[in-house]
Amino acid sequence: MNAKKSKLEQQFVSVASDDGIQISNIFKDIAIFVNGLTEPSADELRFLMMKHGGLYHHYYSTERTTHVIASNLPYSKMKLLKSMKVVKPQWIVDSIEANKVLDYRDYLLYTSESRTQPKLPFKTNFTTESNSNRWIARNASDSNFLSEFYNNSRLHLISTMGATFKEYINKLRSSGKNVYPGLETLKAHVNERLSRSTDDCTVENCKNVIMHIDMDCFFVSVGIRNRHHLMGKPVAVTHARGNNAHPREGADPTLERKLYAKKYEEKTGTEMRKDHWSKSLNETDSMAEIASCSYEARKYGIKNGMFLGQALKLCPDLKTIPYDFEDYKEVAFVLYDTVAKYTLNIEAVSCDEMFVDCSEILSATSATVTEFASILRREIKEKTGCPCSTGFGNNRLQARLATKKAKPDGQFYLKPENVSDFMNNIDISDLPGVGSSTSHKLHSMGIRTCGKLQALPLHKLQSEFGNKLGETLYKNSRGIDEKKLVFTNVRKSVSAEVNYGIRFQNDTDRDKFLKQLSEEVSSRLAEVKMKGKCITLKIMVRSKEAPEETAKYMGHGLCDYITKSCTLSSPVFEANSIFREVLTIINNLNVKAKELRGIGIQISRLENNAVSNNLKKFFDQNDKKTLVSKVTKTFDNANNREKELINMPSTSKACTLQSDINLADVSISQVFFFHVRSY
DNA sequence: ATCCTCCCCTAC
DNA sequence: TAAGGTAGGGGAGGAT
Ligand SMILES: Nc1ccn([C@H]2C[C@H](O)[C@@H](COP(=O)(O)OP(=O)(O)OP(=O)(O)O)O2)c(=O)n1
Ligand SMILES: [Mg+2]
Ligand SMILES: [Mg+2]
Repeated sequence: MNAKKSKLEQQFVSVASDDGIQISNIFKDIAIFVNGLTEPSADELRFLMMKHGGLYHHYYSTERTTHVIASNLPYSKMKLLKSMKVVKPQWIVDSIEANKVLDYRDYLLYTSESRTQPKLPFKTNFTTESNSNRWIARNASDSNFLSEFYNNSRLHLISTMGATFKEYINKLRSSGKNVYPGLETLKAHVNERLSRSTDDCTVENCKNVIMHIDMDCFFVSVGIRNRHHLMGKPVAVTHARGNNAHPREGADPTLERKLYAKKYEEKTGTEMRKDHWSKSLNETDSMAEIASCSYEARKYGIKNGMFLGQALKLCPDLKTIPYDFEDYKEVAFVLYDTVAKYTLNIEAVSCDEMFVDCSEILSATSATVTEFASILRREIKEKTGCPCSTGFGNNRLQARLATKKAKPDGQFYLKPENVSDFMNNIDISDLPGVGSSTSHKLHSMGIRTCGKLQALPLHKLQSEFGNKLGETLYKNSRGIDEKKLVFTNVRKSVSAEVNYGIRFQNDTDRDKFLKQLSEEVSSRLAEVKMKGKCITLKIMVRSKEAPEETAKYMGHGLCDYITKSCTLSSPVFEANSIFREVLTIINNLNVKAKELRGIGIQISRLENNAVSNNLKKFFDQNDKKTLVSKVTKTFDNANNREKELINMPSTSKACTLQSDINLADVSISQVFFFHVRSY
C-alpha cells in the first residue's frame, strides 16, 4: 500500500516538474489537509493544488491549514474539529472548473444544528450524489446522514455526556492534587450559625451519608432561563413545535399501535399499558418525543419520552421549546465542578445526576445534612439559573428515593428511624431497576407498593423474577441496598447504533453506511484508547406484519431484533478490521437491505490500547531510518501546536492531541513526539 | 462449575 | 415530518 502510494506520488511529482507549468494561481491563499479516502484521491488533490498555486499539507496544522478536505469524517472526529472548515473534495474540482475559488460554505461536509448556520431548504428535484452536501440528509442512504443525526439526537447527547462525566471524575480523582475549597466556605458558614438544628444528623451518624443530586426537569430548566414568560407553565423540550406531522402514504399510527399491543400481549399474556402511546394518534399528530417536561406539565400526566401528539391531548396548552445542546453541556459542567469543590467521592450517573459520599464533608466541617444541602443547592442555582434537588440516606437507594420526594427544587433527608414507614408507601415503579416490564408483572400480581411487596417471600420473588432481581426486590422493598458507590469507572464496551432513518434500497447503500458506522466505532475506541476482541452486529428488521411505512417519520416501527457476534483471536480497533467482520456477519444473515430499520456495532472484551503499546509496535515494525524521518516530519508541526496546547486543561489537551492523531493519520510519530517531550 | 452467545430489561 | 443512543446487569441454554 505504502509502496503503491509513493509510486503514485512520484508520478505526480515528475509530471509536475516535467512540464513545470503552473496552470493557475487561484488557490494561492489555500492550504488543504486531506483526511481519509476522497474522490479525487489525496494524491490527485495534491497534484491539483500544486498546479493551481495552493499548498498541500501532509500533516494537519491548526495555524496554517486553511481547509480540511474529506468525503466522510467519523462524527466523533468531526466534533473535535468543530472550528475547522471541513469541505468536500468537489470544492477543489468545481473551483478549478470555474477558474476561481468558489464559496466553500456551499461544500461543507456537514450541516450543523447550530442556530448560526441556517439549514438550506430541501429540493427533491435536484439532489444528486455530487452535490448532496447542499441538502439535509433524509435517511441513512445519504452520506451526511450520520453526522446530521448525531447533531440532533438527544439520546446520543445524554449518552456521550454521561460517559464524559464518568471519565471526568476518573481524571479529577487520578490527577492527585485534590483540593476542596468548598469545605472552607462550609466551615465558615457553620461557625456563624446560631444554633444547630436538632432535627438533623449528629457526628456519629454522619458516617455513611449518601447524597443523590439531580437537576429538576433538566432540559426544560435550562431552556426557560431566558424565556421568562414560560416559567410556571406546562413546557416541553422537543424537536416539533406542534401537531404538524405530514401525512405519508401507508403510514398508520392506529394500526401500528394495535400491532404493537398485540405483540406485547402475545409475549406477556397481559394487556399492554404503554404510557407513552396509550392514546390513539391520527396522522398529523406529532410523534416527536418529549425529552423533558416541566412539573406543571407533569400534573396533566405528561412524561419524559412521551410523544408530543399524546401530550397535547393531555394538555392542549402545552408549550414547546427547542433543544440547546451546548447549554446543557455548560450547565452540566457547572453542576459537576460545583460538587467537586467539596469532594471527589462522586459516582457520576448522567449529565444531570450523581451520587456523593458525604461522610468526609460532614465530619470535616461539622455541617448538618440540611446545611450542606441548602448551601450546595443555592450555589448551583446561582451559577446555572436552574433548580436541582437532593436526597440523603444511608445507602444509594434511600438517597435516590429521597430525591424523588424532594423534587422539584427541594431537599430531603431520609433518616434511618424513618426508613421503615417511608418504604411502605413507595410505589414499586419508583424502585431503581423496576421498569415497565417488571412493574407490569408486579401489578398483575396485585402489588403496587413496597409495603405489599414486602409480604412476598424471597424464594417466590426469585422464581418469578430470577435470582438477582428477586433478591434486589426483596431487599429494596425494605430500604436495604448493599451496592457501594463506584467512583472509578471501567469501560466494558463501546458501540454506535442508529435505529432512526435506516432506509436502504440496496446492499451498496447498506454497506456504505456500515462502513461509516465502523469508522465511527473505531474512532470512539481510539478516543478511549481501547481495542476489543468481540464484535457484535445488532440489527432491527421490519416485522412481517408491520407495514413498510412507519407511523413515525423515519422511525423503526415494529421490528424483530437480531444480534450476532464474532470473537477474534486478537483485539482490534481499526475501522477496516471492524468493517470486514460486520460485513461477513450481515451477509450471512440473509436479511433484505430494504427491510432493515436499525443497525448497530458494539465492541466488547476490551483491552487497553495505550500509547505505550502503540509505541512499542511502532518501534518493532519500522526500521530506524523510517522512524527518524517520520518523527522529523511532524516535529515542526508539533512544535507549533504545543504553543496552543500549553494553556489548555489536560483533558482538552488530550482531546486535541487525539484529534491531531486521528486526523493526520500519523498516530505513532506524533504521540511519540509528545510522549518524549513530556518526560 | 464456568463460559459463551443471544437475548431482555433498565436508566438516563 | 424527525433526529427511537448507549452502557451495564443479568438470565436461558448450550459448549467446554
Ligand atoms: N426519556 C428521556 C429521559 C431523559 N432525557 C433527558 C432530558 C432530561 O432533562 C435529562 C435528565 O433526565 P431525568 O431523568 O433526570 O429527567 P429530568 O431532569 O427531565 O426531570 P426530573 O426532575 O424528574 O429529574 O435527560 C431524555 O432526553 N429522554
Ligand atoms: Mg433530572
Ligand atoms: Mg437525571
